[in-house]
Amino acid sequence: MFSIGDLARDTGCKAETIRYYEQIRLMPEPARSAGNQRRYTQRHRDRLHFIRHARSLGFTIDDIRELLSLSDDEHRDCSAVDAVARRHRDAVTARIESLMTLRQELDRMIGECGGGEVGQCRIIEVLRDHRLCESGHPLA
Amino acid sequence: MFSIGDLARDTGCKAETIRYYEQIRLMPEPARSAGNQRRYTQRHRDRLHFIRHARSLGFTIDDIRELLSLSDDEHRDCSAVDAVARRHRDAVTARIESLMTLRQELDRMIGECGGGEVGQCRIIEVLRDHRLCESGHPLA
DNA sequence: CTTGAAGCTATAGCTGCTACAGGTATTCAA
DNA sequence: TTGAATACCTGTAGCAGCTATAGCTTCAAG
Repeated sequence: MFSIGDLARDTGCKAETIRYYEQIRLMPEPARSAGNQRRYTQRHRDRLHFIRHARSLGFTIDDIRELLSLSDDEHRDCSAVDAVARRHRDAVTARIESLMTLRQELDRMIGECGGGEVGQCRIIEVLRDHRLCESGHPLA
Repeated sequence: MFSIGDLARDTGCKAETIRYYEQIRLMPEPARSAGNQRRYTQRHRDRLHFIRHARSLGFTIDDIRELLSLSDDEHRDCSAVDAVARRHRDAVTARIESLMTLRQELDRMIGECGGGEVGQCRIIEVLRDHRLCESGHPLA
């Protein structure tokens, strides 16, 4: 049996986070000690590892719920799992692309700033007037 | 004089957002009509444009507060402005890099999934056991 | 048996909005 | 001028995914 602190040390997350996962029913309620403290099994530990690993890869809590429930049935076809992973990868790719556009524009602004007074600062000027942007990033 | 709806149309953000900016004192309180509706000046409009543009480049609200206050003084040296922009760009760069690591790992998992049963699914397997990750991404 | 760390519940806060609900103002056409 | 449609008002709660208190109880080591 493990305490909440054991699990926390083990997975690198905080005890509060584990309680939070229980509250949102991502982790099942564990047994309790005589004094009402949580007592976890190896199965809990494994599940928390799975969760934390998926979170570290950026999966949302809802994705993780789905992955956990899919992983319960060993004989199910894994295409649904695949779909969740691909969907997430595509979202990550899209995010990377939009951040790269953004960085380009930041680079341009910074590069154009000659270092004089704010009155002539290219950064402030561009922020004041979106037409000075070349990258065509959306305002909304 | 502009209504809140005029500003919203003009900047592509919602009226609720503009009220929110007022509430957190990012936008100053405008005058009111006889019937208590907000009435904005051109200065308000410009400020909101600045804010929305900076937000669209990913600056945080706190960064924007700083940029706005720096931009008030036309004769100040613009190195502080530069510093805010560089700090943000570095954060964006770091985020891009971590997302790229993450995508690599997702690609690897997806690539290894042969499409059979969940019991043999590489995606589930990797999520269950972080040691199967090659990219060395952090769990925490 | 004491003491200090760890655990408990409940609640509020973080970012940057968005979405109600339930009421009032304005505007435009008839 | 009236009436309908639209816009606006305040206040509050919600989203994700935690984190951080406060004020208490329990556990484990010495």
